[in-house]
Order: sequence, then structure tokens, then C-alpha cells
Amino acid sequence: MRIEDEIKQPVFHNLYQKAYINVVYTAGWLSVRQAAVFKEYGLTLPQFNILRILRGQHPKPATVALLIERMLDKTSNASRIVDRLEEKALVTRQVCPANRRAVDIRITNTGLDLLHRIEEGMTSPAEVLNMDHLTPAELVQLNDLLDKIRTKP
Amino acid sequence: MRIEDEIKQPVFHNLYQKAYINVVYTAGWLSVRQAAVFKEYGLTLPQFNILRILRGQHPKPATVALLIERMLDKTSNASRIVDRLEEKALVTRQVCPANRRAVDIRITNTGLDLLHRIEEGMTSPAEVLNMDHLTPAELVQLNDLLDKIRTKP
DNA sequence: CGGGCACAAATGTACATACATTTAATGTAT
DNA sequence: ATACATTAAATGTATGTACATTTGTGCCCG
Repeated sequence: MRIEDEIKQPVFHNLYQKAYINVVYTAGWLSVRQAAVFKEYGLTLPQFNILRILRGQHPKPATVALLIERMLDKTSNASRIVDRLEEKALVTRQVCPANRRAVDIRITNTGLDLLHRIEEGMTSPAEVLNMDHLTPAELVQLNDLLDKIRTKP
Repeated sequence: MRIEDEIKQPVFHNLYQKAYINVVYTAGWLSVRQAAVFKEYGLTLPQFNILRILRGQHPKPATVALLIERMLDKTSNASRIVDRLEEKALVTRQVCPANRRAVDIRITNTGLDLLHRIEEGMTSPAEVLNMDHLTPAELVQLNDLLDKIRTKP
């Protein structure tokens, strides 16, 4: 559906504004669908993302600083997201022996199992995200345009 | 910059996943820039959006239900955003005489002045959003692709 | 040494988001 | 008219986001 019809603003001031609103609105639209998948497993999207980063490191630990570096949203508060995961016994926290300022965070077997179950249970990501009807050429085009927005010439 | 380089994930599983992450990441990128503009005036983005909706209705009142209908994010909590605007004397709340379940919300002169000052002080939206180097053809293409994501064929 | 700077994480505060529940007013059916 | 359902908004609770400040640690350099 055209963005004009989804939000009830029939006229945009210009193409820039329309594209901006379209990007933000579509991101929200995608996130809602993505979040619904994780909710069945008692996870939020940032919690899932952190678990995946930890699995990527496993069995090595990660620090909070590393999590922040890898997260999509740099300014979110990794400490408190790790709090929630720790409460659910999906990760462990341990003061790093080599540098007691740092904290070693590790995914537990429970956490690994949960990730596995989520990925087993998921239908294809393209389907969940409703993007399976875009052609590869269109996806390449979309990626290029989005990259260009963020690239000052 | 390519999305692969901005987040430190060199390989995406497929084009769908890459496009998804690119849309969400770019939306966040744009929102940060947009929010910075309003912050100088003590407003957040949803507060600004609600003020604009109220100006669109002015001098007629709006109800909370109407605000929710027009907001980009339908599930956010309009009541509490109006709370903040009321504290700043940018809007007024008054129980609707015709239907005492509803609340008439109106933008004040202070609110209208603030909107005017923000819009005066803003450099062109395209510039703020860093989109002035995209051609009209590219913007049309981008809008079409985003619309297509949200449109089940 | 030891004082001060830098670093890593945690904490505090304000706001927004997501969703369930509550309160009050209104509409409706018997 | 009373009971029940529906509607409109507010409130409660958990989480996340944004940003400033605090706490504890490590390190450097005089």
C-alpha cells in the first residue's frame, strides 16, 4: 500500500520528506513483525541480537564494550539488556580476571538451546519479513539507495 | 557507507536479511538526525508530530483517538505524550461537553509559536536528513520499493 | 610512589514503546 | 429501567532508548 494511504496524510511536502517518512514507517512495520516472532519465546529483539553476538563469540566471552560495538543501535543500554538475559539464565556475567574493569559475558547452554529452538521454529526470514516477493535486483537497488542516504557525497 | 561496514557484520545470510537490517538501520540513522533538531527546542519527535496534527485541526479540537489514528506509530501512548505537552503549556485538555468520555485537545498559541519557530529555524529538511544528494528519480524508486515491501502481492 | 587521567561498566533520570487493566461514560437490549 | 456490552481515555508494569553521572580499576608520568 502506498505510504500516503497508510498514514492519513494525503500530501507530502516533497519527495525527501516522503522518503524519510517511508523509511521510518517501513522500519517500524518490519520491526513489529520481527518482534512478534521473538515474543513467543519471551525475548525482545535487542535481547535476541545480543544472544546471537554471544553465540558468535562462544566459547570465548564478550565484554559489554564489544556488545555495544556490534549492536545495531549503538546508544542503547547493553548493561541492562544483559541484566534481563542474566535473570533468565541465558547468559552469565563474571568479572574478567585479566582486567577487573571489564566483565566477561557468556551465553549459557540454556541460551544456546533457546536460540536453536527459535531458529528451528522460524519460517523463512524472507517470509516473516514479507519480503519474499521482491526480486534480487530490487533488493540490491534498495540496499544501494539506503546506503546512499547515509553517505555524504 | 555500505551497511556491511557500518555494523561489523561482514557477511549477510541473504539479500532479504541485508535489506531488512538496512531499512531498520537507516531509519534509526535518520531519526537520530531528526531528533537532534527538535531537541534544541525541548521537544521529542513524537511530541512534535502530535503538535503538528493539532495544528492541522486548529481551531477545532482533537481527541486522543484521532491522534492515535494519525500517528506514525499506532501503538505508542498518546495520553502520556499529551501529558508532557500539557505540562509545557503547548496544548490544553478539556473534557468534551458533547461526549464526556472524550477529551478535547487543542494547541495553544504558545504551541503554535513554537512550531513556527522550529520551522523557521530549520535548514531545509532535505539537508537535515542528508538526502539532498539523491535525485528525484532515486527517491521515487526508493518509495516504490518500500511500498512494495509492505504490500503482500 | 601518588596524583590525575582514561577506561569499563553500572546507575540515574526522562521519555517512549508495548501491552494489559482500570475507570468512567455511553449505548443497547430485554 | 436495569444489566450488560462498548467506547474513550488513563493508568500500571516491563522494557528499551538517550544521555549524564558515578564507581571502581588500570595506567602513566612526574
